[in-house]
Amino acid sequence: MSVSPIVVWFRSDLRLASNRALSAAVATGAPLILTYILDDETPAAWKRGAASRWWLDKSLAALSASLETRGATLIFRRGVTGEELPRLVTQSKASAVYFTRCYEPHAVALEDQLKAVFDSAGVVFKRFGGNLLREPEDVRTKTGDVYKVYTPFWKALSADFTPPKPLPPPKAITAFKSALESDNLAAWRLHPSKPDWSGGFGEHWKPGEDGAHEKLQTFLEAAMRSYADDRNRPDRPGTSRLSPHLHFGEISPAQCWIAAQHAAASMPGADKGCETFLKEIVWREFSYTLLYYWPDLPEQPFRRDFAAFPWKSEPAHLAAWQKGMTGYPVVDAGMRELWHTGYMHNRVRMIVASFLIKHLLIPWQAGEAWFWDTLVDADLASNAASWQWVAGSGADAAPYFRIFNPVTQGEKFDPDGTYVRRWVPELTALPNDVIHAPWTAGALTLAAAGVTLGKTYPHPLVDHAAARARALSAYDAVKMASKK
DNA sequence: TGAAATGTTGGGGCG
DNA sequence: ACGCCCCAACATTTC
Repeated sequence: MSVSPIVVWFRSDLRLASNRALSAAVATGAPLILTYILDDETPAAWKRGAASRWWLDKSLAALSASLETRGATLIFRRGVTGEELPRLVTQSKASAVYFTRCYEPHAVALEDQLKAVFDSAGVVFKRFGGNLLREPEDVRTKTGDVYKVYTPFWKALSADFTPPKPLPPPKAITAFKSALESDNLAAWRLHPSKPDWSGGFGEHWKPGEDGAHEKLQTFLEAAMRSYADDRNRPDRPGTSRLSPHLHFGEISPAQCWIAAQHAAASMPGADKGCETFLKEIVWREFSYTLLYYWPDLPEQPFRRDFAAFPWKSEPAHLAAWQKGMTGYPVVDAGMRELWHTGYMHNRVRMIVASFLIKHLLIPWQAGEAWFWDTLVDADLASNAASWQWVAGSGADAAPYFRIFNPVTQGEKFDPDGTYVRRWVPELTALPNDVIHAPWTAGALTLAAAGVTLGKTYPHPLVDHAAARARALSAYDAVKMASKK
């Protein structure tokens, strides 16, 4: 007798190890149909951005290749998931669909819709966790409320948390024999063209499960011990750079958690760095919780009184920010790093975000949209929660009046100008004491460095002190609105 | 996971 | 020796 097949539906869990849905499906002994569905229609908003599609292309290729070595094929389908997945089940006469749950509003709605369809058709629709350390439903206050402040969230989550046992990647997979049509991944044209600005991405990243574990190992060996301080230093390789791998589920947060604790146990002096790293993973977790319970987080200020904020619409300023031409070196370095690598150091993300919001008074949603399109780690939850954090409108956000001085921040976290010189080469020859504020340099210094302000490098787009004062008075509108 | 303004203290120059 | 001022260094508060 033939056992009916099971569909394993890959989404944001593009890994073989510690993938509960996959391992559970393998354990049944049934033949498996492994699929990824590219759906550009169902998420009406927040369709995957260009940098993210670049990554997806490479990550799917890696997943497909490692499935091939285990005797299985990844079936590529494109269309409306709510139609395409049932179609695949019908074509293969599958009895079940196994998948890892997601938390974005459109993903939640899709799961609900498919569950209704499959329930009525008698098809098992089996959901697994694993993209988060703990499910949002499981981390609550004593009174059952959702945490809206990070520190108690961290305490509650980490207090009695035992990460699930890691699962090895399945050694072999029993593939469904009958032919099923599959698209050609290359024909999806996820790689940007006209123009292909992703040229430099490849030298910085290795998408896929192997690349994820390499990044993790490098971090544990070389950076975790000094992570607490060095993570703020864009001039040093002090961060893990795991964010895109985590976003696509090439590695799970639990795998990172276990590996970090294991490494710290045999590494004197690494406890602090380890805990700081775990806390960053939990910030991701906190963001997912906020998005899950406040699905309009990407569009609306969490604190509704921020609706009264007098934002400006200045397309020329937004364009200067996007191009890295604001005249503030650390801001421009960050924006150019983003464009060239699909990534930006986290400290610099805070600086450029603060600059867009507070110095230019441009709505945080405009920055969020730009990051969404240009970051390889673009993640709806982290992106929305972090922009709102900087704007001051979020849950447990930075106070609005915390306005970064881009010069001070540069001098503090890039003291030798190494980061600025890397991404803003026209300033390379400036001495360290003016590299973060070229307009303060004397005429001779500028001439000797080959810098002509307004020509080879912009004048500051706005004056810091004036912009700061303007931002503080704009904030008064929010305070006024929240009083009445 | 700030910055700037304001307040306080204490050493040194100087009449 | 003393008072006075200046100001750096640090602490506090305010935005």
